[in-house]
Amino acid sequence: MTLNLYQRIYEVVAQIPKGKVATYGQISKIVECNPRVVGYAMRNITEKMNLPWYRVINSRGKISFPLDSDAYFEQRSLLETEGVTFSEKNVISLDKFSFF
DNA sequence: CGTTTGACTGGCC
DNA sequence: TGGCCAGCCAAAC
Repeated sequence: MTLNLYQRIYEVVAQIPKGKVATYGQISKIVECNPRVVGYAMRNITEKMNLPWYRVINSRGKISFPLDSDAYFEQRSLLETEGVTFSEKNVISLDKFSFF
């Protein structure tokens, strides 16, 4: 069967191991699409799909949600639980934690 | 159909 | 170091 763009993006997300992260840009290169579309696909993820959406961050090593939002807190908590650390400026070291 | 909208990026200032 | 900008393109309107 033919895999559509979103399905291919989700397959890549599913490959990110625990304790590692990937950027929207890295994923977009693998599936050959615009980075914005990766973000668009993320927004479409439901709880039932059981995907590690929180392991996806932006190219600056930061979470793409406002610092004071519930979504930010949730994503950050999930990552820290897996051992991903944040700097005092709320940045994740891509050298240490990037999967790709 | 034409327009608007992003969980983005790289580059410039 | 940090913020702004244009380009990007599938989806939603």
